Amino acid sequence: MPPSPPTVAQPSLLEGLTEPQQRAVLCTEGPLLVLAAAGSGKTRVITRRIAHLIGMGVPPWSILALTFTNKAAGEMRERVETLLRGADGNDRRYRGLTVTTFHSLCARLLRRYAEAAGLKPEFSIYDSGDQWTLCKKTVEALEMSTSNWPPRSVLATISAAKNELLDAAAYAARAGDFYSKSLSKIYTAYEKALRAAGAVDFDDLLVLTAKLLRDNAQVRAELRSRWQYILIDEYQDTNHAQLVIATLLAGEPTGKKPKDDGEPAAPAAIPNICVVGDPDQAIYGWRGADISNILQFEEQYPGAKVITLGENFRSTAPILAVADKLIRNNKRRKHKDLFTSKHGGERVQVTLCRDEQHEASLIVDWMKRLQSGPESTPWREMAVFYRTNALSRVMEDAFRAAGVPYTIARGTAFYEREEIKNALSYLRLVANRSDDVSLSRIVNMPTRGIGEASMERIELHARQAGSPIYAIMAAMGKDRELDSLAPRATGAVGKFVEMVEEWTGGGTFLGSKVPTSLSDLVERVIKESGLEKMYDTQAKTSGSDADAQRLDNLSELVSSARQFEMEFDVDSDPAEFPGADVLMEGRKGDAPPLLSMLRAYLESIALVADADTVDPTQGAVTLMTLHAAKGLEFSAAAIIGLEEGLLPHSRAQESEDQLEEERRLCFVGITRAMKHLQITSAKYRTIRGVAERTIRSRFLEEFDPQNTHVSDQADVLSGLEGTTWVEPSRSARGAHSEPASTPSASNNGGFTAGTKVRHPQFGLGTIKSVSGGSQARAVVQFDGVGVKTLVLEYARLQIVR
DNA sequence: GTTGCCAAGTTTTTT
DNA sequence: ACTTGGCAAC
Repeated sequence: MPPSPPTVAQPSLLEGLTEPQQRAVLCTEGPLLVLAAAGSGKTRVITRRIAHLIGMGVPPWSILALTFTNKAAGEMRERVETLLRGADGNDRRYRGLTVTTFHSLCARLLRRYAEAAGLKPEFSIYDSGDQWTLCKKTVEALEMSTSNWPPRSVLATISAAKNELLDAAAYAARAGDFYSKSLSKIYTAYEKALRAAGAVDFDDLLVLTAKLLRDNAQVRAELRSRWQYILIDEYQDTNHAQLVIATLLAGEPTGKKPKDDGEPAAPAAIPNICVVGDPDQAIYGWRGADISNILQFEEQYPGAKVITLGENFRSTAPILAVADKLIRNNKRRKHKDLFTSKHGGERVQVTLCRDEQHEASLIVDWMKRLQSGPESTPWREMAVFYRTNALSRVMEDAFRAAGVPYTIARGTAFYEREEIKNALSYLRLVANRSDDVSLSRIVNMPTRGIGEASMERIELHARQAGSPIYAIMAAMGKDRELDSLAPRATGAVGKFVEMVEEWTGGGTFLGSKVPTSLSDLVERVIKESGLEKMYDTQAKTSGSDADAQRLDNLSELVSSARQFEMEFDVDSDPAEFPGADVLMEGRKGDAPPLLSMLRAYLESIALVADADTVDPTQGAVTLMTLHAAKGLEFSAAAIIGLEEGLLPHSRAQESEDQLEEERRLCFVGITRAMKHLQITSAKYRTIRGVAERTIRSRFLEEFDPQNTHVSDQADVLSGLEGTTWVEPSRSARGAHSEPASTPSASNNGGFTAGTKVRHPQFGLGTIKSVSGGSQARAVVQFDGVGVKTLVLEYARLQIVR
C-alpha cells in the first residue's frame, strides 16, 4: 500500500512553481485532470510530480508515465533522474520507474504475456509497408481485385475499426452493405495472415493489449497491483483503445465503465490516475484520437479534481495574442484564458511571398539575420514547420544553398531505405522464422537462385500445410522432397536455410558459430547474406553517390545496433518487475540474451517516431511537420504554406470538425515560438511541376491584426536569382477564371457537362460528361487536341466562365 | 533470371 | 513531376 502523502513536498520541488502548478504536483491521490495550455510548464509539473511521488516513498516501479513519443519519454525520465539526484546524491532511486509510450508499453506487455494474449513471444511488428504487402497478398489470395480493393484504403478502414476495438468478428457482425461485407472478408483473412506470420501491426499493439487486460483477470490484477500511480501525457490525443487500456490499468472507480469494458465493477480503490492534456492541441483525430476522452474524464471519474494551467511561460504577448485570437474561432471547445505576465515582444510577421523559392529564401534570410543579430539566436533554437512533408524540399535546398545547417525530423526516414529494410528483414526472420513477409522480401536478395516460380511452389505447400514458409524450406533438405521443384532450386534453398540456421544456432542462439553480440549479428547478416557485396557491386558499376550511400547506411545500421547494445537497460523493461514472477509463469530467462536483445532492438526500430529525431544538441535549424512539432519549443519559428488547400488541408475541408483540427494544428505551430514568429504564404506554388495560383489561408484573416505585421512581398521585384515569375496566359487571370479548386467526393467542384474548362497543357475545352465517385473522371472535348478523359483530382482543370 | 520501358498512381498528418 | 509496379524482351 502506498504511504499516506505528506502535506509538504521537498521545498526544492515546488520552487518557482505557480500556485496551480504546485497543486498539480502535490495532488497525488485520486483521479486528476490537468488542463495544461500550450507553454504552461506542463513537463515541468509532470516531472516534479513524479519526483515528488518517489520522494514521498512511493516505490518507483509502481509509477507508470505514458508519453506520446519515445523522445518525450526519454527526456522526462532524464529530468526525473536529475531532480532525484539533486535531492540527496543517491542516483538510483528512480530504478523501476516506467516512462514510455503506449505503443512501447503494449509491445512489452504482449511480449511478456504472449501466451495469454495468443501470440508467440517472438512476434514481429509490421510497419505500414509490411502491412501493405500483406494486405495486397490477402486481397489477391481472396481472388478479389486490388484495384477495387486498394490496400491503402482497405488498411485505413481496418485501422479505423481496430482503433474502435472492433475485431474482424465484430466488424463482420455489423457489416450490412456489400462494401463492408467484402471488407470484413478481407479483414478476417488479413488477421489470419498476420497471426500466421507471427506478426502484429501498430494498431494490434493497442487492441491486443486491451483485449488481454479485459479478458485475463490474472494479468489485469497483476498489473493493477503494480502500477498504483498512472500518469498520461497528451491525453487529448488518445484513442478509444488507449482509453480502455488506461481504464483497465487504473481500475474503475464506480459502476460506470467504458463501452467495451466487460468487467463487473469491482469495489476497487479510487484509482490514482492523472491525465494531462489540452483539447486545443488535439491534432490526431484522423488517427482515431478521440477528443472526448479528455472532455469526459470528469464524467468517467466522478470526483476527479481539475487543475487548469493557463499561464504561459513560453511565448511573448503578441505571439500568444495571435494564437488566442485564432483558436477562439473553434466552436467545439472548452475555453481557457491564455495569459502571460511578460510584456513587450515583436509582432508576429506575416509575409506574402511570390512563390515557394521566394518563401524559402526569405525565411533563410530571416533566420540568418536572427543568428547574426544582437540576440545571436543559435541555429538549434530555430525551426520551420509545414503541413505536409512535400514542402520540406524547397526549404532544404534553400538552407543548403545558403550554407545554413539544418536537420529534418523524420524518424522513420533511415529505416525506410531499401537497403536498411532488407537488412532488417533478415534480422526479423532470424528473430521470428514465421515472418513470411520478411522472408519473401529477402529470400532472393541478392539473387541466389530462389526465383519466383520456386517460391510460388513453396508458398503453395506452405499454405496447404498451414505452416510458415521457412518451416517448409527447412524440411525440404531433410525428410521431404518438394515435388517438381528444380534440383538447383532445392540446393539454393538448402544453402539459404543453412545460413539462417548458422546465425541462430539452429534456434538456440547458442554455439560457437552464433554471433556474440547484437552488432556482431547485424554485421554478419549484412556480410554473409551477400547484401554488402550486392550493394558494393552496384556502387562500383553505377558509380553514383546514391549507391555508395547505401553501403554507408548499412554500416550505420551496425553502429546503431552497437549503440543500442550499450544503452540497453534490462531494468527499464516495464514487463519485468518485482513480484511478477510469483504470479505468472516466469518468462524471464526463457529467451537467450542475444535473442531478447534482438527483439528489443527490432521493437525500438519499429516504434520510432518522427519527433524522436529532433536533436537540439545539433547546431542546426530543425525542419518538421506541424504534427511533429507538438510539445516542442523554439526561440524562433517559421510556419510556411499558409494557403487554402495546404493549411487548412484540402482533404480536411469537408466537415467543421476537420477544419477545427486544422486550426488547432496552426495553433500548435504558433505556440511553439518563444520570441520570433514568421508566417508565410506564397502567391504561386508549384504542384507537380505546374505553378498554381493560391488562395491565402483563411486562418491569416483570423489573426489578431494588432499583433501581426503583414508584409506583401509577392509583387516586389527583387534582383535575387533568376526565379522570375512568368505570368500564366492572360486568360487564366481576372474575369476569365476562378482559382483552381480541388473537387471533393461529394461535389465535383462545379465540373458538370457543358462547363467550359482550361487545362494547363491541353488548353480550352468543354466537358462532355462526368463520371462520379471519389475518382471522378471527366470526358472533355478540347478545342485543340481532341477528346480526353481526365481524373478530376489530378487534372488541374479550371472552370472558365 | 535480369533489364529496361511504359503506364499508373501519387500527396496529408504518424504510432 | 516523380516514383513505382507490371510486363515484355533479352
